[in-house]
This record gives sequence, structure tokens and C-alpha cells, in this order.
Amino acid sequence: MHDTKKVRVRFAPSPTGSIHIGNLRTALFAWLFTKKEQGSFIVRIEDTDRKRLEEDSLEKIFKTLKWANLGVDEGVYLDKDSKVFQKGDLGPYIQSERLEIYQKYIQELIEQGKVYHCFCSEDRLKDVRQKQQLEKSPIMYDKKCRNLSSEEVTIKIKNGEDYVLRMKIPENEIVEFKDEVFGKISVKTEIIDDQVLMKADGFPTYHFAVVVDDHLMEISHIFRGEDWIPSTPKHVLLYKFFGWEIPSFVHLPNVLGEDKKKLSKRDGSASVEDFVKKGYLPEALVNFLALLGWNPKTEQEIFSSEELIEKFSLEGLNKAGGVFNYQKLDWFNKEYIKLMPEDNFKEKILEFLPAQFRTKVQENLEIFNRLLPIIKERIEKFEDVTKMWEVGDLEYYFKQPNYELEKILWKDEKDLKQTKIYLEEIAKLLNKIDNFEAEEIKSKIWDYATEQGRGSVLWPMRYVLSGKDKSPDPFVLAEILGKGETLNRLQYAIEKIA
RNA sequence: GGCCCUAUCGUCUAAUGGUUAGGACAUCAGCUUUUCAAGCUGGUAAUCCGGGUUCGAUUCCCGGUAGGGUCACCA
Repeated sequence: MHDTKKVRVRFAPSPTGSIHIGNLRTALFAWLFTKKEQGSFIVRIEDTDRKRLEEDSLEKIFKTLKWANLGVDEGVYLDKDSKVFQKGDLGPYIQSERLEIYQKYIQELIEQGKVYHCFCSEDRLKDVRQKQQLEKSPIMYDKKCRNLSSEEVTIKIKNGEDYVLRMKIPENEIVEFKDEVFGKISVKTEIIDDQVLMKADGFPTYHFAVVVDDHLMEISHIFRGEDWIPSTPKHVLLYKFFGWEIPSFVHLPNVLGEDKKKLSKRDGSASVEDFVKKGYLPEALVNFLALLGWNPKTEQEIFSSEELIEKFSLEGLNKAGGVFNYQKLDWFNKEYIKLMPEDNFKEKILEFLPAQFRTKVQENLEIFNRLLPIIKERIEKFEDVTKMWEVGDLEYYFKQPNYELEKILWKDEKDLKQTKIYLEEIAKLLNKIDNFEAEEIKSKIWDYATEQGRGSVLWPMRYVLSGKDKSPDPFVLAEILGKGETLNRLQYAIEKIA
């Protein structure tokens, strides 16, 4: 049963901060599905909670979408100057601009007797809840105002009492819906709360706004986190109240932290911005996230977004939540770094380098260029280059390192004088090389090293060039430093010994 | 506590009513012409438990257990 209705999926963030990693994954799946089905990917802003609005949220949200390369087809956009604009025939796409619409539809429900006025104060509700908690009975509204007479209601309204509008949940019914991921889910209406649909400030709650908007915007598939499953029956009931067609639900299993609980700020960086800052590539994060909770039924791991779109299907979606594994993300990122063109890589490295190192680089571009492959095989994410700098794994390429003389000696080798002879011989051999490349250098020195004992010769050579216990091999070091500087450092050591 | 959901190596996952239960990350070991990194090769490691159904269940059903989600005038 494949309906021919156009696929329209919305991503509906609330402007209450930056995009969470779980939100991005929801958006990604929604986007992949839309692209696969050649539908529309719509962005709607759900700003009905006036208390939690955050100033620059929209900017952050759209920046993240753009970074992740999820193109928007309809709805809300941000232009270059961060000005909001909207595109599409079924708007407005910002809920706070749709108040009259909600008003109109809630009126319909009032007339049908599907909702009722509730004058209970927040304090009273809190008390009720507290009592229920103590009694370990189900926690829900006690329906105090459900049967107020219309006269009572009129009087209270006249007196200026605040009220909300609650859903009159039918009694003794079973609400059933099909979820594309979890299958059939059914719930008795007894345990469904008389949900508030309109708040005292005249704004709709999420539950009311999504249903109205999704219907009016002709959304075909509702992608959202599995946390929404418990409130879906209320939404289904609303669709029924209005006699509207019920869209497909695609509830996505949660992204979990190491503790197996829903990923949150406590797990360190849960916001996408943090991953950007750390120097993860969007392709890597996207690839990783796509494979968390979905699988293409192949053993392939690396997918371009075109491939993801092509392979994507709802059947591959998993029910169980998945732990966000940073090590695997790092692996993906490394794979994508390997695939990067040299120029892009260089640019990115420059971007992440500490200022003082950037200066050095500009003075020694040749060395830096030769150093790039070394950096490439040693970082997982771009932030790592900062760490390389901090622990001194980069500095020695640009200036004569300081070191303790004894460390020049390889293992049991005791004779500094002998080591000096090795270094002098190395210098002599290097001097004869015109084409100063690692292979060439190696071929000149290798036999000598083998003759004398490899460690005894190569360790000092490497150590003298880097001043570090750990570093790339001496031939590569020499190539990066260049003939002149290599000989300088050899000479420096020889003199130091004498 | 009520309700809902979930359950394969440590992690992400594949598979089938009959397989040596496959792959990836991580881990361990070896190799790779000194150290490190990278690479290569190999190894360790999983069907939550108990009942059914069945010739045969990891797979289907039921129960338990464990974990998670949710119970706002937040989304």
C-alpha cells in the first residue's frame, strides 16, 4: 500500500537554543526520506512557549542545518543578514503568527463540545499532582472543571478569571495508531489526560498546534523522537474530532548517552555546535548519525549523502535506542579527512591552528606544506591539531628543539662519542644528496645504519632532528626540514656533544 | 507508581525456523626495516531468563527480568 500522496515532512524546532544532536538526527532522517520520495522538506518554527524563547536560536538552528547540508524546500528561512523570511503557500510557518488559525479551530471544538474551560489555578494543579504522587495513583488532571455548567463558565469568564481549554477525552475507548517504526500501539482513553489545548495566554499548546498545523500544511509523515509516543493518542483523538486524515507517524528511537539514558547536556557535547567547534566534518557526523538507528542492510559504512538518500527506507529504521559512540564518530571523521582534497585540508588546519603557530607557518610555508600529510594521519578531528601544537608535536619543525644530551643515546648504547661519529657520518652522507626526499635519504643511510646497528644510528638521528621521544621517522623528518636545516640540527648535536 | 516502548559481542548493527551467529568501532597480539602515527594480518568477545509452538528456535507466542521513555498552561 503505497499512497501516491505527495510526501511532505516538516522539521519543527523550537527556538529555545541550539540544535541538539538528537534533533539533528531526526531532521536528517526526515530529510533523507523526503529526498528519497522526492517530497518537500519543510521548516516550521514552534514558538508557542513564550517563556523559553531564546534570542539567537533561529540563527543557530539555521546555521546548523546549513552546516549539515540539509536543504529546505519550504517554510522558514534565514537570509544572509539573518533576517527571517518565509516561502510557501501554506504558511505562515511560524506558530506565533498563526494565532487566529488556532482560535478558529478551537472554536470549532468548543462548539462541538470536545473541549471545556478549566479555571483551576496552577497551584491547585500542583497540589493535585503532589497528592497523586503520594498516593501512587496515576498522575493526571482530576477533571474538576469538566462538568461546569455553561452558566458557571460564563460567569467566571465575566469575572475575568483566567482559564485554559482542555480536551474532553472520551470515556471507555481505545485509541489505536500505527507507527512506521514501532508498529501498532493502542491505549485506553482512561489513562489519557484531559490535555490543555489553549493556554491562558491565548497560545496553543504543542499538542494542539502540531495537529492543526500538520493538517493544514498537508504533512504526510510526522518524524519525531520516540518521547512523543505517549502523547500521540491525544493527537490521534484530535484528528478524529476534526474528522481529518491521520498522517503517518515515524517515531525515532532515542539517541542514548554512555549511561543508556537519552543523550543530554550531561553527556558533554550534545549540541551540534560543539561538534562543529571540535572540528568534525559535517559529512562524518551525518554518516555516523544516519547509521545510528538505521541500516542500509549492507556492510558498507561510508556513504555520501546521495548514497544515503538512495538507500534510505523506513524499513531500515530500528526500534531500540542507540548509544552515541564517540570513538566510532572519530573513526568516521578520520575516514572523511582522508578523503579531503589537499587544499581544503590545509585551509581547515589553518583555521584551527593557534594564532602563534599560524604566524610561524606563514614564515615557513614550504615546511608547512610538507608537514601536512603528517598532520593528516595524526588527527581525528581538527581540534586535535591544536592539541598537537600544545604538546609540542609541531613546534620542532619550525625551530631547533632543546633536548637533554643523554636522550640522544639509543637504549644500552653508552658511548656519546660513538654516537657523535654516527651523526657525523649521517651528515656526510646527507651532504651528498641532491634530491632531498625521504626515499632517497633512506637509501643513502640505511646500509650504514644496518651495519652499525639500526637503533644506534637511527634513534639519534631522529632524536636530534625532533628533540622528542616520539615523532615521525628520521627520513621523513629530514625531508620535511629540508637539507639545510637537517644538517644544521646534526651539526648542533655534534657540537653539543663535543 | 500508572501507561507505553525496547532487548544479538563493551558499542553500532547483520542474519536465518536448521549458519562455524556476519560486519564495523573499540580492545588485544603479531607484522610492517629504530620511537610514534598510519597501514596490514590475526585473536578475544553476543542472541537477558523461563516456559511453550516445533523434528529443530536467537528468530514465532506467553510470562518474568532488566533498561528506557512519558505522565506541565515545555516542546
